[in-house]
Amino acid sequence: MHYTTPTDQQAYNEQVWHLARLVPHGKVVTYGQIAQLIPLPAGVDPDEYKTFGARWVGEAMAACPANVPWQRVINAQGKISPRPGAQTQRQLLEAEGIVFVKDKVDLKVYQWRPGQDDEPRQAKLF
DNA sequence: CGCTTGACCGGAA
DNA sequence: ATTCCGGCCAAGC
Repeated sequence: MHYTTPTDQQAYNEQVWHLARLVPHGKVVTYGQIAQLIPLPAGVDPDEYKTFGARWVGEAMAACPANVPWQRVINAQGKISPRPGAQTQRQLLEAEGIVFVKDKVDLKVYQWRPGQDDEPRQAKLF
């Protein structure tokens, strides 16, 4: 709802949540990665999307429905974005076997790569 | 009516 | 490694 927003925020959020649901247990994705996986929304300037896409994803996650593994979405530094509830998020991830070192995870090990680590081979993301 | 504040990110200091 | 800052909008005080 803040900063610049997608033309059709509802549709955009749906895509964010859809992708989040594809992330396997024990893996994580970054806000920027999700933004990158979503096709450039119509009418949005590519540069603007590149700059603000990740924040749009953050906004979508703030309004995330219950059936989404929201804990698997973290920031580009491999850390959990600070906010009330961050502790819970960390516990959920550790329960999935993810190890934190200095409050961050090793993205080279835990970052999800579409079509590579996910169980059912996803031919298409959408 | 101003001023603050966001589930972000990459580059600069 | 850490902290700061620009990018730039709108709801809530």
